[in-house]
Amino acid sequence: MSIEQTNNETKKQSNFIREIIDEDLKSGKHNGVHTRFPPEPNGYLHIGHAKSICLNFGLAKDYDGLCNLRFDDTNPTKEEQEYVDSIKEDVKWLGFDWAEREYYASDYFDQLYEYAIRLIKKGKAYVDSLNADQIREFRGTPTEAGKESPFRSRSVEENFSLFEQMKNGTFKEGEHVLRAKIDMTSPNLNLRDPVMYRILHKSHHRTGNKWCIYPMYDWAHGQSDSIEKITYSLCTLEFENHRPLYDWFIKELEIYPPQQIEFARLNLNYTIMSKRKLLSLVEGNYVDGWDDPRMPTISGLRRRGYTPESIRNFSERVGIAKRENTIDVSLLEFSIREDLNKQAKRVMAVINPLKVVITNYSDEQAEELEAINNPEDHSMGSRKISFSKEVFIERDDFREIPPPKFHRLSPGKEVRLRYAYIIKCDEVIKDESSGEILELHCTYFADTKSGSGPSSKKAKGTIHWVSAKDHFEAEVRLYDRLFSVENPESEANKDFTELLNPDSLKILNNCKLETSLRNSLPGEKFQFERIGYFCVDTKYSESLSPVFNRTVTLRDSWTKIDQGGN
RNA sequence: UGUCCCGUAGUGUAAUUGGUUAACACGUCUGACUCUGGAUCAGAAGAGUCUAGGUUCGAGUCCUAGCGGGACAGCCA
Repeated sequence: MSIEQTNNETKKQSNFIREIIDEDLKSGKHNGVHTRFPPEPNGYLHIGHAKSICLNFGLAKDYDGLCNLRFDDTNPTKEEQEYVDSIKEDVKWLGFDWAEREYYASDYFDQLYEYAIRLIKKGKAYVDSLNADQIREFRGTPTEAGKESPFRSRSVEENFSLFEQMKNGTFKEGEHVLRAKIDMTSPNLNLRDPVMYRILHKSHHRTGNKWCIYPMYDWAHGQSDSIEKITYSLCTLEFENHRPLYDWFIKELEIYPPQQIEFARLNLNYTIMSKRKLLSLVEGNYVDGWDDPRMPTISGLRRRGYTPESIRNFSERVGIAKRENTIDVSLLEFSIREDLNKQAKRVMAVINPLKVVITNYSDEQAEELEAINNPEDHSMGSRKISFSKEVFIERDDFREIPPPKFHRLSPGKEVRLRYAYIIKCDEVIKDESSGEILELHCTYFADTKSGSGPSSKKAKGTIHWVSAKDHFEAEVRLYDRLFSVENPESEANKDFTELLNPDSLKILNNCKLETSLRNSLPGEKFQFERIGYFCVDTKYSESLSPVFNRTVTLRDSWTKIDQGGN
């Protein structure tokens, strides 16, 4: 079976991890699936983590198993409670639940210490007193074998006592490390006596000052998996070379053996995924925090207007495999349009207004017109919008000299105002000195009212509008890709901040919105007809004064014609 | 001149585990419908699976060699 369908979510594709699980279940190697999502709390989660979250929690769900949330907090110099909190919020928001299984590698520091002593007693670990530079020198290179440290042959007793003193704070940072005694000539550098513990006189966000020795990733990770009885420890490709070490520790300790399986991380074009670089965008104020709507972080996407379901569907669509990949942003955009198309209420908003005066419509007259809230879902009903002598239309919807195939307004031409009448452009009023178009004078055809049955006229195009008498003004923020090059991470010789797209944010003020939008709530999502999907910003909006973020444009075949045509 | 991993339409992922004309999604391009140049619907183009050998009645799947890409020399994860 390669394809399964689960209600609203996209189809589940078979992948090599599911095959392994299926075999293991069939052979009786396991009778259940237990995974974990193990972030280091040193930054905010991004869309790449979302792939891993969906994989780990998704597999657990599909196989009726469990998935733990575990913080890999073994390096107090980089980790903070703020990050722990944001990670929990993001995983929850994505729709996953770890129940009471919220664990921390730091919960296992005592156990890990005890395991280390076991290895020391077995003669499989030793305290090395070489400094960092010397250790690097002795390690050799990928093509040259390493050399054994002169401290490698210390007695079990000496190692034991030194390690205890390391733990007790007798030594300064860097004076000693605990190393596994494996093989300094191994072609796999990870097996050349890897460091297990280093001395760090730093306070830890959870264990405070209890410890001054901290386990390295390789020493903490597999053992934590084992303690939690994880069946499949899924990680990204760069840990492939660590697997022999992962297995070595487990074997020497004779403890429960989880299986590490590596898959390719997610890359998205026109953005970056490196936590370090993302951090520097935040710290350099290139963006407005981790949740800037242009950021590929989960919090950024959330603020941008993405829904959890759209990200889950996206994660499913990108698939799981072992080859390096770069996903096109258009797939992400497709996923959010697909979801919002079904859910978002349609409204009219003019973000770049041009006034239209309907000269044959009387000053006193005003009408309430019926507008459908969502043609995809009639249960969402309809609303009234008001029409008057003066309206605003989008500046782009008028061209004094219309290009071929332009179905909108131009001098002498007709167009339909959505839900209202067909109008004809009679006159273009310009500023005499600058030549700027100030307003349009049009006439309307009274018998062309929408919904009033067949009329004498048919317009090629329909444009949106907002009543000049009855609207309110708001700020609208348009977002575009953060970087102007497809693969910012590959341009290694350039400072990646030079590759930022200068037009990634455009703030428009005095946009004209239909009044129903005035009391919309932070996070609410809409389709501004013909423009795109927008949501109310959660940071800058105030009561009765919402700020709108453009999540994504609508698919637009006209700009393609327009750009390609000339 | 090391070890490990990976090479399937533009992008990504499949292919009943060696079995018919290599599928799906995004993207692209037509056309229909439409009061959103949206959505929807119908359709099309686009790879012969990195290369060369080999095994086999049969190879994207197995073997060998080559080529290309990636990971590894933190007391980061």
